[in-house]
Amino acid sequence: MPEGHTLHRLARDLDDAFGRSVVRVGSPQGRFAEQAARIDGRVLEEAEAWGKHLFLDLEGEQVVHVHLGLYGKFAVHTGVEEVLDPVGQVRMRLVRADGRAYADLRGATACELLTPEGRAAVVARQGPDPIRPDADPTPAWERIHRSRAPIGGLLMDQTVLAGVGNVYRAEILFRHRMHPLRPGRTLRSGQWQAMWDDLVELMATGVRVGRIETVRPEDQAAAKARARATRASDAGRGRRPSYNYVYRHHGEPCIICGSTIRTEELQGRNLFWCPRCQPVFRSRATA
DNA sequence: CTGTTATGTGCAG
DNA sequence: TGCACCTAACAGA
Repeated sequence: MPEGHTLHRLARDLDDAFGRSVVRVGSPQGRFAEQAARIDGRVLEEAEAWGKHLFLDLEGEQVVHVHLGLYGKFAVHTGVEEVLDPVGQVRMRLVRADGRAYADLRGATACELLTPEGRAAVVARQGPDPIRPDADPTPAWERIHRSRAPIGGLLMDQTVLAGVGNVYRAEILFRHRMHPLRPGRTLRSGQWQAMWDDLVELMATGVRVGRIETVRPEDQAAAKARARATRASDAGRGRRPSYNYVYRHHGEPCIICGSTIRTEELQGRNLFWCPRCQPVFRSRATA
């Protein structure tokens, strides 16, 4: 589930398991074998996340850059008795020198060796990351404030804001009663500030609990009721109940107003919104 | 078994 | 805008 919270949690887990230790690096699948050989046996100094990017800083100015893409997985195994044989296509495997921890990377969009300069270049392309304590939302507001593009697109643009993916986008827009196609320049600064503050809190929760949770406490009962009803009437459709407001709930009733949740494609990604809770924006000039 | 879908990105045209 | 990337989970046959 790779939105920003996944990468920050991974960085933490990898840092706990391998940080400041000698790591053996391999590529059972072979695609990363040459690079792995160059860093095998070095000390992993630190693991760090920036938006959806993960960096493993090794001694000797070597950086492993990982981006999970849509379906990449990085499975971290700690406190193990033995290191099991790799299953499936393992692009990169890390094994702690004492054999008590290992981690397997599969299906990543990016797994490459960078210099510190290359790492800095990737970071320079990222907008502020709501999960990072040093994040400054001002440059994101500057971009949004001056843009005719829909807020739904801007929230997913990693050069505007780093770490937000399709789930957080859909949910944050619902929580702020905002239509996804509303032009960025029509937002008031207070609305943006409220959304940013909310993202900081929601994404921190995501890192803590390891999944995206966006439903307010007072709406939990309604969310569970909808999940039960949907499962009953929709048996066989295979949708597992999830406690989101709108993400992947198209065709189901909104738990706040009962309207049917809608979906539509924007730039190749699915938008989800409630037509009543998130009305189309009308500027004063046209109202 | 097959087909579909996915929390993402970058490049070709 | 469309597709390639390349993995896993799931529904249905």
